[in-house]
Amino acid sequence: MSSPYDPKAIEAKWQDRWEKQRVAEVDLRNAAGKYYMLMMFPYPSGDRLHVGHGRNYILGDALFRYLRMHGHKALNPMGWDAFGLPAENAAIERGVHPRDWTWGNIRVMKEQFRRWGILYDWSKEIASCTPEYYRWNQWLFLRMFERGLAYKKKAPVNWCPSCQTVLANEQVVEGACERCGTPVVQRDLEQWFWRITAYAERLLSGLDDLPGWPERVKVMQRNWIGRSAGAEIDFAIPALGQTVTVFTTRPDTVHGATFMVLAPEHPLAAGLIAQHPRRAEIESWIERVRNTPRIQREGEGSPKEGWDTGRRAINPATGEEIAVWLANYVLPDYGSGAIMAVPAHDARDLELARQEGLPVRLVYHPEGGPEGPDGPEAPEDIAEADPALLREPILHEGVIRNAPPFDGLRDEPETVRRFIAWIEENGWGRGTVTYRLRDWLISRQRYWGTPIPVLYCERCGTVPVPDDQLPVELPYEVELTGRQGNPLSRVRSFVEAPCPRCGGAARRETDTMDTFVDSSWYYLRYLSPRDATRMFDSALANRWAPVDQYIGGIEHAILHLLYARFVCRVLHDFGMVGFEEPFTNLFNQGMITRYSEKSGRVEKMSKSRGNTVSPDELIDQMGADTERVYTLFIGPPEREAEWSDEAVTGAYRFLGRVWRMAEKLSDAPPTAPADGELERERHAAIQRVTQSMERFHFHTAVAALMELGNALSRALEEKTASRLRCDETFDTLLQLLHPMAPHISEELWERRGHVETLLDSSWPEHDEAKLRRERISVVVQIDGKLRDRVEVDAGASENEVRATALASPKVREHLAGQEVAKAVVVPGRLINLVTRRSA
RNA sequence: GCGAAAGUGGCGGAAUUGGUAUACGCGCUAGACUUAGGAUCUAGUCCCGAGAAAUCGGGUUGGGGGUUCGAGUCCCCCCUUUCGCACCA
Repeated sequence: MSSPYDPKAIEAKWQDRWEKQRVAEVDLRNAAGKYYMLMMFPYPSGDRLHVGHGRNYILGDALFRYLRMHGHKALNPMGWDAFGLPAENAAIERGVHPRDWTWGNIRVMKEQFRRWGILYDWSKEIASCTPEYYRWNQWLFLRMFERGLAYKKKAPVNWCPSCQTVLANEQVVEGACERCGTPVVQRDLEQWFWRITAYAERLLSGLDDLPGWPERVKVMQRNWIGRSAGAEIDFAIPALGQTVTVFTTRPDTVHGATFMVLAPEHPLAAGLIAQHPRRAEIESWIERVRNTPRIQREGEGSPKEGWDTGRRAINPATGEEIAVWLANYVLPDYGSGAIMAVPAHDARDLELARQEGLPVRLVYHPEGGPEGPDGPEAPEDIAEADPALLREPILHEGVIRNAPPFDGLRDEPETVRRFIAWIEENGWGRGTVTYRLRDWLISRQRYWGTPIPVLYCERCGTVPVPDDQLPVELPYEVELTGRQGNPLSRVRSFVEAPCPRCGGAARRETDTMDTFVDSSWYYLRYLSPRDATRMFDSALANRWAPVDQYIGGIEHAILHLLYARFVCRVLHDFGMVGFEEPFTNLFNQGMITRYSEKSGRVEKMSKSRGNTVSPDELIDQMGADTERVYTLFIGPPEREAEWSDEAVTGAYRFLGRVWRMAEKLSDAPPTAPADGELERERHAAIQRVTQSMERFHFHTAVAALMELGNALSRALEEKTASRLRCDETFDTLLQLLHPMAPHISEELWERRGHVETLLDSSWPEHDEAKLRRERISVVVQIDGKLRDRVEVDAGASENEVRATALASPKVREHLAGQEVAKAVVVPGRLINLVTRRSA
């Protein structure tokens, strides 16, 4: 009768059954009740299949099964974020077409999901590389183009020399390409942008309405948007008859602006140096600065380099002439690309001023602080003696002097407001807000992406592709060599097309879209994946979305998650959805790490680091259930967790014990005295597992299951519980175990003669009354120190507890005749006897 | 530098609200069974001291101080680690 635990056979059986019966499918139109949506949109890159990556899928599946057992109509769709550079690079390296390579990887990943026992609603499957999907990227582009939200401009952009394409600001991490790590250089190119900056304020304020998002993600987005309020002030350059507008957050320091600085890339720079005797030198310096990698130029320690243009501007507040400089520390794409330099109150300006001998003038003067006997020491003292000797800028202290009518004001927001009003009254400038956020650069000079639906006609100029000519299909025949330039531009049959307006010869745009466009709205397409008439079904979207629970890694904190929030607002403004935030609750699972022989360190699991664990081997040896249980047990899911090959056996042993327990149930006696104890443990386990699942604390849920298993084992061993009680307890164990270990739990459940599957059964509920004991153990403390435990009736009064405690011989001994001044009783838990000493 | 999170046995970690610190698992120790296997089962395992033993006493949540009858949990100072931001005017 006894059969050993053989995960292979039972897992294959159930995976087959789930697949054939398509158990995860949801009829969106007819489903009712509370809805959840758990989604993923993985990139089928072929080298992502290791246990580290399984974590969020396993987590999502456990949650999905848990919700199903609660009777929720949970939707768990899966699709493929299939465009992207790795496919193109693989094509260049191995000579496989990106499309074939991608579909091959999708097949492999689907098989992996099946072997993990993960349920997806494959009737909703989408892939972004199909014309049926990407035509709606194009459709969306055209709608944005019509409203000026998509536009083309020539601008300095980030260029990755290795990927041979431009990158969005969000894809540049510490000055390097997010994907390949190559330092990014600046290039002046004509590119397509999406006007995300028009939504900066709404994207920022919307974060306050996302209580279900981790704080750190919201902070990262706030930093990225980088709102700063201040003023624009116009500085005239009389000799040229021009005006340079600067942006400052500190208009209250305008009296201290002793020179001004423009970015070397500033449009007026060339005019300013046109007559300069060393013009050629300055021009080659500008060229050098322009080609400096961002990380070098923007690093805080980078040396300041600048040139005096020889031109003079007028400080409107003082009427004085000030020098106009060009310097590398002023960036062309923030504010207006020009600043008023206030060295007394800004570290960077002070550094340049000291280096170049430029004047320093205080606006805020430190109070008090007369010179010491040894001359000026503190920065404030130096400032009073001679501002030019200042070593540190003065921040947030002192009062304004020599700037009537503001003398005596302190550094506080009200002062800034008064200055802005004054500047506006005099017509020198205006209060304004700027953002660090730049428009989203969506063009890519690559083949494997969504063609941008635009043509260039000699006569008509830039012409959008009419809707009825969508999709603009990506040609299959293409030569991918890795040579310079976009492969698409060499496909003549694609490039040459008639102008939709005049019918004359035109050229197609050969740039393709950033893949983050695909993932910015995919969650809506899941709801009507085959609809050929529209982007998505708004009625269904408003019923199911926003997404109740989103699970993903932290790496998307400002990329995908910012773009998706932006596009959601655009769709909202188009009247296509009734909400502005796409994801109500966000959960970031931590990575799985493992010791790497190569580096001798514990690192993120990845093929390149050679520290992966193959799920296939693990499943062959111990089964998918073991991998699932261990992955959930390894630690809090929001934190990183280190994979331990040895610790996996703990999960395997646990499942083996459960398996063998099923066969021992028949040995239980018909009646037993301690039935109530096991019943109490059963209800306690239900409560603990449920509470843990609600908080995503799968690791403590598994621990609670192990405890219930241990309790039942003990009862069976010692024959302290009846057959009926043991059966019932075991059934509960299987129910609670199902989200984590679906195969073994279904198999044992079926063998026990249940007709309905666990997935269709309901989640057990605990009974508060069953958790109570008749006699409870109460801890006795004396002055906060644990001295004894006494048994009392569950309903004992404070006085009874006190009397019992005082009667204990141990307590008497410790009291040693001291008076009890006070007794604190925590019902059902403890009594603390306080002696006079500490009262 | 600024901001955030964290610091608990040999290890991963547990402890919604202040109320028995170290659950659960790994590892380790001893034993049982044994066609000797990386299987299974049983017992033990925070530290120090006493005891043949059951047990008893003391200490312990990075360090120091505070609030409280009572602090891993709350407050203040310090140390360490991780993450995010960082010439953004």
